[in-house]
Amino acid sequence: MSAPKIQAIRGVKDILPGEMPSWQVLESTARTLFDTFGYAEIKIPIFEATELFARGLGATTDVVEKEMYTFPDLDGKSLTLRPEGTAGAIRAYIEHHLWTESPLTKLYYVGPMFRHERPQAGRFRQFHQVGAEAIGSASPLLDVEQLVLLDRFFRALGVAPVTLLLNSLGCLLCRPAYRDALKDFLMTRASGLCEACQRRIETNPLRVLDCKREECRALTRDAPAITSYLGPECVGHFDAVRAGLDDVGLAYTLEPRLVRGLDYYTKTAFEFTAEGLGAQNTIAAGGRYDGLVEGLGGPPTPGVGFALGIERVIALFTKGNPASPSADVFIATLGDHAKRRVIGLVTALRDAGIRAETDYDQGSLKSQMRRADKLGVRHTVILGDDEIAKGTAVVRDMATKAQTDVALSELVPHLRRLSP
RNA sequence: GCGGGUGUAGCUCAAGGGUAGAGCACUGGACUGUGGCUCCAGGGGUUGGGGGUUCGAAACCCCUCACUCGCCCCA
Repeated sequence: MSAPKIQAIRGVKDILPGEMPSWQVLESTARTLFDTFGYAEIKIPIFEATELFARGLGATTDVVEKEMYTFPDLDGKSLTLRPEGTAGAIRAYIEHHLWTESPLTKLYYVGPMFRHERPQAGRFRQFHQVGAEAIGSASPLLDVEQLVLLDRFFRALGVAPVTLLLNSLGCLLCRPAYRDALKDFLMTRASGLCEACQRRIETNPLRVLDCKREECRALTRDAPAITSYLGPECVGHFDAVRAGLDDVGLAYTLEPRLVRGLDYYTKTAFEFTAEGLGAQNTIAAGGRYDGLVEGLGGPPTPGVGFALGIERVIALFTKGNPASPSADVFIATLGDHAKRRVIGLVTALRDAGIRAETDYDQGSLKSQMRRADKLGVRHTVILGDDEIAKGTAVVRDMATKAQTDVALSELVPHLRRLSP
């Protein structure tokens, strides 16, 4: 009988009105705080040329290899729904020569990202991030500033406790030496590693350290640490970041195994994790990407950024914001004459800035009163044909049940006085 | 891509081969034009879909779809 049901595609959620208070609190907190820290909002496209992500994130990353929503445009050009925000932000930075306006550009963005992963708790195919990028300075103070910004953001929302994991991935100069050393080490243990890790020895040895399997973790426990292969510049940067964190009193945990999944990271890499989210416990992550701007065709420009997962953060803070009353005044009508007057009346009230509601289908007075009660209005206007004949309406105070007759011509100013 | 779990009313869940139920929500009545509390009544289901076993299936078997949790990976 009924037409086939169409439902939202897998891993994609509707965010219903009942959930919006949490989202609005999060987003307005972010906007206020990011603005305070000197970051300006940018809106960037939800889809881009596929090549941007392939070049920006690294062609062999999991995200690029198997998680992107990629499709041909009508002219055959390959497009991709953005799996993250940094690449697009950098593309915009380059395209609009933002470095000419100021040596340092600090941006933030809010919006949906898309990855074709198997959904589970805290992981969706369309999810939302707030991201920030500071482009144009290699100063470790910016790394520190972003960590402080995240810390303050989580505090403002009452999300606690969170743990900050910190590592340095070195730069393009010191990483090859470490890579070789790690590779040599892994070769000696290869037979004990899981299949995926054996493959990673060649493709991306750093990622072996990040493997969650106990066997792999045990075998790599005494693997060489990246931090002992850092060149003087990277060591200096890492030390400065840590000193800065100490100066502002922000606690962190060194995690030599922390490896990000995207190839553009250099030097500082970090993650904020929280308890109680199931397997997906990372709520924000980021790091420095000193080679990315140049890699995407811009001038050599250092940068640092992060993204935080809105859905995951929202899952952590009490969404007990009671729904506010959705109207100030309800107009109940009885009879055809009254019904004909109601659209004019609600319009006059709304023009006066009063949130007015009515029963469009004119049920029984009882059902209209019930709805007025449910809406939480302070006053209900009862407009029946009897009142119309007298040129008045009844105004009922829902709390005291007191009712007064008010001339129709006086109704709007009367209610305006009652509900400021 | 690979595993486990779950699909019954709008929602949360019962019924474990023998007439599909409750609570909440919704609608109406008690109170001919007056909300919350109480009581009464009512509407609403091809038990996710398809096939099989059986006199008889929501239940047992197979397939499929969806959701969900986990692996991989990530925010």
